[in-house]
Amino acid sequence: MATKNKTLDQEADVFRKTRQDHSSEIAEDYVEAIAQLHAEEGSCRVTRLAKRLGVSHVTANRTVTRLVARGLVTTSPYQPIELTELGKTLAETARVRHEIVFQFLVALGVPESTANADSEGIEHHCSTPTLDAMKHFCMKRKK
Amino acid sequence: MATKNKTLDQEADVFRKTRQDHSSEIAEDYVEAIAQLHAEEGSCRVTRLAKRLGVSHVTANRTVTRLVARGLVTTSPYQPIELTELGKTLAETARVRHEIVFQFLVALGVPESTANADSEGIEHHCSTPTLDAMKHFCMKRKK
DNA sequence: ATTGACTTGTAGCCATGGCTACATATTATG
DNA sequence: CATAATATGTAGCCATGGCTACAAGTCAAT
Repeated sequence: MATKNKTLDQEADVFRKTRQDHSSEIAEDYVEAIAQLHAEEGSCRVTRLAKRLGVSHVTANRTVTRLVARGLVTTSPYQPIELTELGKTLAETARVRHEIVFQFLVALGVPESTANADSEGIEHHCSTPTLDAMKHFCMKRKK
Repeated sequence: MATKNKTLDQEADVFRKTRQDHSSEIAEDYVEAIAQLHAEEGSCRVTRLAKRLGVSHVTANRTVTRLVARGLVTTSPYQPIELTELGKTLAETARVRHEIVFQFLVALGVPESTANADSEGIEHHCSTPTLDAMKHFCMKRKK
């Protein structure tokens, strides 16, 4: 039995953490997608971003507004979306993490399409030790 | 570059799937916790459940009401929460999956406490092929 | 049987992340 | 340059998952 009865349910912390992670998932997905579109197409318009993320342009627009409030992107009316330095850093972190998880799943033997889908969900819940273990595993494989 | 520009952003499906996963996460966490409390303490009261999950009893109560609507649990006023057969099945599935992910992370070399925290977030995003790959990896290690 | 402690339930608030419908701005084209 | 097509923005709706504050039920102990 994994869960001992500890009168103080420290178990709860795990769930709190997972809920917190979730708040930042969307921000990460957005900045990562914005960075990708910049790389792929030179700029990032709201409608394009919405299409990439599979949401309506309204949802994308509102979420981007929140990202502005968090200091991750800048916008001006009818203009493309730009990442701040902070946003770029976060996007890069997210990209690297995504890539680690993806490559790890592939190395584990998961088919690429599945690895692609699963890594999107998994990446946001991997702590540094877990990412390190994944990297380490991939290293060994490549040798 | 992982993401080719496919005019039709099939990439979007990945995000849609992740969002869908998230809707069922909470249901799974709840039934899993309810089953655990039954196993550990013989019954499951709302307040106890709330404590375990780290939410207010109000949130727990409302969520449980939604689980009733989904046919996963039954309740009557001021009585303990009972799982339906469907709920028990889901709880067992979730438990097994959680255990696979946890054991896998440990086998990978992740410290137990970290593995415990990460597996809670990761478990909901693992497809069957990924879980199979994890099981396979653990098997090899044990031999 | 009454009081007091604990549990459960209800009212109503907030933020987030979806959406449609409609309005306005920009851009491209005949 | 006028109009049509596209992009962006705004209004306002919904469900979910948090919360506090308060009301009502349950149960045990004096």
